Amino acid sequence: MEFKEAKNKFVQTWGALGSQWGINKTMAQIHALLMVSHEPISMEDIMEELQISRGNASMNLRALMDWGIVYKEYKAGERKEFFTAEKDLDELAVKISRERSKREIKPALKVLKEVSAIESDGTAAEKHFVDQTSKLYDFVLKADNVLDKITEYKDNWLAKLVVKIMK
Amino acid sequence: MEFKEAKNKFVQTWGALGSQWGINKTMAQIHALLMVSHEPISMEDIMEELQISRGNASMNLRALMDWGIVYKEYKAGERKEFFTAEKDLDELAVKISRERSKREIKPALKVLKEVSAIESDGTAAEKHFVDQTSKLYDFVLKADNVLDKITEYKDNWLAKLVVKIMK
DNA sequence: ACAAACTTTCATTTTTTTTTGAAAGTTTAA
DNA sequence: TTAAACTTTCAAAAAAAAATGAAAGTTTGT
Repeated sequence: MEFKEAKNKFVQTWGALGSQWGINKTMAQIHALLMVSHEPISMEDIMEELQISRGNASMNLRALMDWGIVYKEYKAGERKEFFTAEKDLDELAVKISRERSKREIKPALKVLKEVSAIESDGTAAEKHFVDQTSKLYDFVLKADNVLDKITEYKDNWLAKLVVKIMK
Repeated sequence: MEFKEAKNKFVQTWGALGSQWGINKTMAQIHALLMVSHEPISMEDIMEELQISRGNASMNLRALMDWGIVYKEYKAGERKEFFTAEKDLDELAVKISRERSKREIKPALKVLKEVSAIESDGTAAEKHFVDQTSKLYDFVLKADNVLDKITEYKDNWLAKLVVKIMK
């Protein structure tokens, strides 16, 4: 396999993986492309390489920047904007975790708290509902916190995590 | 808030969360419904409660059973099939992790290994590509393993995890 | 073997999501 | 201030994903 083929395969795979995780294909592909590029790329080049429209490129680049995992760069003397991806993988994981937690987990937790707080009459159905949603709340809260801790201490996270939780 | 309203809110929220994680809305909703139900539910009742067609119900129930998080049950004397969800949350997490790892992470790892193995000529571009995809391979492999370990020891996973990894 | 009581399948339709591209907007340099 | 060189926006189109429902398939009891 040669370079171009490998790069293409990587971009395609990363794109497919993205869609399975609720991220749109183009967004994941642009990110993939930027990750393996050793120098900043212009919108023009992204469009060219991925065969996508200007609008598509613009919107997905904005989304990636909102996630904090792609940056704009300006080259001296050039009018055009260039883009780079966060390449430190720990940093990338931290940012993605934080963002997904904020956007998805936190709101879900709020709802779980609400619905588990209903006044149950005594029926088995209602008792089970309250019980199950309460457990779910605790579980999701704990999982979210663990993720937070893991990503908080990127380096050596395991050891520090243990200290923090065990004490 | 009363029971019916709370249940509905939970089912809707779980469904929305599902779509953000690459699981289709109905599948997540059926799962939600079964999770908070204290007794097995028939396909008929699922269709009724979620206002979906027979085909849709059937296909999504099959998918949930393929994931191993919903079970068929037979009630004595009844011809109809009933369904229950895995309600133990640790067990649920284990099954979802395993399945996603098998279906998505493992194939991605295979590709990462492949593309990071190209013979780099000396150019910066190719060197960077090999370097970055190798790092990515290591990172994803490690993350996948940690998840595996966490879910392997549902109870007390943290302590055992430390022992296993630290030694 | 038959038929009633169910479930599954899959071509078609519907809905949702993504992409396009042209117009509007912005920035810079002269 | 103007115009060239860009980027963003967003209504419309296209593509992808999900849902429908009727026909085909299966199972069970008699």
